[in-house]
Amino acid sequence: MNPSTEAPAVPESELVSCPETLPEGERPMRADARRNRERILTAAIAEFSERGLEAQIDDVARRADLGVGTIYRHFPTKEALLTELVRRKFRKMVENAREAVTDDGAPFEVLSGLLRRNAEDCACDATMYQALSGLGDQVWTYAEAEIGELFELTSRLLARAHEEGTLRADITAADISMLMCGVASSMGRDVPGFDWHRHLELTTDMLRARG
Amino acid sequence: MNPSTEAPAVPESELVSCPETLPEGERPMRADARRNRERILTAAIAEFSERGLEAQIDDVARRADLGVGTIYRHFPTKEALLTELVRRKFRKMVENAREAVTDDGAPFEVLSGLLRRNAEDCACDATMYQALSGLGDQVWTYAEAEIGELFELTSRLLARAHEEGTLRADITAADISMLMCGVASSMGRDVPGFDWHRHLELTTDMLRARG
Amino acid sequence: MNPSTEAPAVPESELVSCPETLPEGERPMRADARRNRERILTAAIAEFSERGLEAQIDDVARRADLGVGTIYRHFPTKEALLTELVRRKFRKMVENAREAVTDDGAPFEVLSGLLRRNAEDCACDATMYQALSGLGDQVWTYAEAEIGELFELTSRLLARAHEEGTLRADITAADISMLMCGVASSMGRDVPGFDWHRHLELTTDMLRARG
Amino acid sequence: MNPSTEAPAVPESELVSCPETLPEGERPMRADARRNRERILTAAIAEFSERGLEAQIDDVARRADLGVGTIYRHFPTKEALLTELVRRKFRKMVENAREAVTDDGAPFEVLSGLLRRNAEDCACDATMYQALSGLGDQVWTYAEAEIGELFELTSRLLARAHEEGTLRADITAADISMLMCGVASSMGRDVPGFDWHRHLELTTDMLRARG
DNA sequence: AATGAATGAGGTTTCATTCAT
DNA sequence: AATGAATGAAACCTCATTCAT
Repeated sequence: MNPSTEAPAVPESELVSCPETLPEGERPMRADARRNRERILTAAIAEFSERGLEAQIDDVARRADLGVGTIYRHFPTKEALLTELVRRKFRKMVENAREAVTDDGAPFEVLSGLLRRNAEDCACDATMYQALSGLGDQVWTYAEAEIGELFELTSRLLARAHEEGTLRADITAADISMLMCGVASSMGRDVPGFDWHRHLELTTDMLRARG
Repeated sequence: MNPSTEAPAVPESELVSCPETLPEGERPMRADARRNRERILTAAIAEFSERGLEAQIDDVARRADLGVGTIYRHFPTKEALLTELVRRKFRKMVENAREAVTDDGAPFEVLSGLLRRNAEDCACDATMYQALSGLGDQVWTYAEAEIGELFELTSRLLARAHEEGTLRADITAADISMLMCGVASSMGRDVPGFDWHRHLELTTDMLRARG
Repeated sequence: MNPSTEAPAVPESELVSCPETLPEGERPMRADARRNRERILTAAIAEFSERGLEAQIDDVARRADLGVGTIYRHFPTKEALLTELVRRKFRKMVENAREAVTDDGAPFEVLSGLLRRNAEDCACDATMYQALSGLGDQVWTYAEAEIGELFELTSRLLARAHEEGTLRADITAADISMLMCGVASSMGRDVPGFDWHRHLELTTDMLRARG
Repeated sequence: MNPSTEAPAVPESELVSCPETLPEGERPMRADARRNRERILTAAIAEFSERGLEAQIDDVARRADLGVGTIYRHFPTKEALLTELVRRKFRKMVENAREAVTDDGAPFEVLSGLLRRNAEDCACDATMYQALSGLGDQVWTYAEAEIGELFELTSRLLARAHEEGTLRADITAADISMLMCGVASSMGRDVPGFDWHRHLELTTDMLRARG
């Protein structure tokens, strides 16, 4: 029952950096329930990272040191749990983007800095991410709101960089999301020659205006 | 990171027992058996494209208008079937690469032509490909031989283009496979703004030596 | 066949611990506790009527606008709650019977009047009754005391009607309970042609001495 | 695996007397599949008789000495299995009714004979019947076809008896089904004084024209 | 060789009941 | 006393694989 005896397999930093999530604007939620919710998500990330989509709810429960029923009280469905993981990830990226927008450094550098930070936040649980990408498009639609905001914030950064003239003229926010999805596909794979840092570097280069 | 240190989790024997369909048709196979094998693979592509990894062997069988038993006669395992699908894809790409190597046109154009052709061959059953990518790295392990050859052929094309001076100097074959994997991640997803033709175009541009 | 040989499968203690709500209100019970108890029973009737035996304690609680814990404070078990519902029903019928016994109208009319009144009291929550009948014989065991009294009171009415000569000579109190149970089986079912008023009418007719 | 080692808890006679059931006019069904289907139904009757609606599919499977999967291959759902049990019962009663219609004995006697025979066929697995009656009306709708035919055949017998003048003038087929449902409610209950033979006798009397 | 019925371990989910707040 | 979050045994059902026909 003591969380300190059940060491999380995922770096503490990840959890702390993740924005707090109220399920749906409801009432404040009891302190223990909130803590349990957190433990479930942590355990889920670890479990899906290790076992992929096959990971079982029972194992998530065991890892979180909670009964299965508790998981189901927080997430009515395995899919709902996965969904929340995806949303969280995007929520984190949105947060990064919000900060970037307030940064008044050189536009292209701000943009590429954001891309790197977001990539890093994906990379830290890349295996889980790979697993989730096997799910199909519905999952993404759940995070629509977050994705929409990310898109919007990115657009603003692109506009500044375009003005500055340092960004390839034809690049759109849609391009960015597609390209970054490509970068993510290099993460967490144990394939020789795959290295997302390199992938991101090439991609960033591709974005820079020539000449 | 070295593939030789990453032992395949599946016994060698299993791979060997899976009858080879080498393009040249090495061992003779009864005509109807060959036809059944083909029907299974076709049905599997369709089924996995529609339902993802969740697709069931029973459904593949129904679609192929064969009994489950027949599928198991050809492929000892669901995974063996999936494996063969991946291998086939790579085999096709190797074929394309072999042709490209014999092409003595302008090296960069030959290379980019190959990338486009291979991308097109992935796009035609991209949904299945997406599904398979949920599997993890084993998939790559099974197609090691094909991947190795593709790598080698690509290297030759890269060498020519480097010599010619039209290819970005630092690009390696590993980069190519990583980048193309990124392009593939844009395929078959119903996400607004995702368009692999565009992704490939940007990538090809990036490969070109500047100035 | 003798109820005394058919030991109740539930420990005596459990029954005893279930606080008695005797019509006259023997032990004092805090006003709010009494009100809660009432709300639980009302909610339970509604819920079991709508969902049958599948109805969940959580739903009863929600409907009563109380926490589950409160339900369990009043009834140690789901079965104890069901039991109380049955008992209440019989208690009401006993009450009716007591009144009938003090009625010195024409014996057969008094009897048939009682049967009608009791039937009506069953009909008002017939769906729940149908659900409970899926439980098996235990239900009857729990209400033994009430059933016994009802039996005894009915016997008295029968004796008077027999004396009067208006009741079929061979009818016993056991017959009456069996027949009325039959009438109840026509209630609350959405089956074309099922109408308990008609069923009761035919039965009452049959009870009348011929010629 | 040998059926003779797994003695059915339900009298052999019941099975033999039950009309053969093809699932849905499909192809003839393999011999072993047909035998298994029979074993499932037998086991289900026994199990539901003993445990009521709570009976578990796993136990039915164990009793039938088959895997759970086999049950689900034959009946996609627990409810589907229950449904088939109800249907079978009605099918048997329809059969009885068909015979009765060809009987040119005294109409009232033929009718009451049929009622008795049908009651007997219900009584032989009354406990299961009681359990099923807790299900709610949907179950009955599945047997609509059978119930409709039974209704129609009964109507014919009623018409003859009415003509003869031995049947209470106002009795309809709907009355009969309602009354017989009442008789069935006396079966398989271990309640003192409950005796369906007696219930049926009184009911039959009730049907007879007076004077 | 082909078929598809049978298998059963194992998956997700439910819900009566307990217990910390 | 009341609440409702937590529990976890147990239910139903799935589906890769085997095997009798």
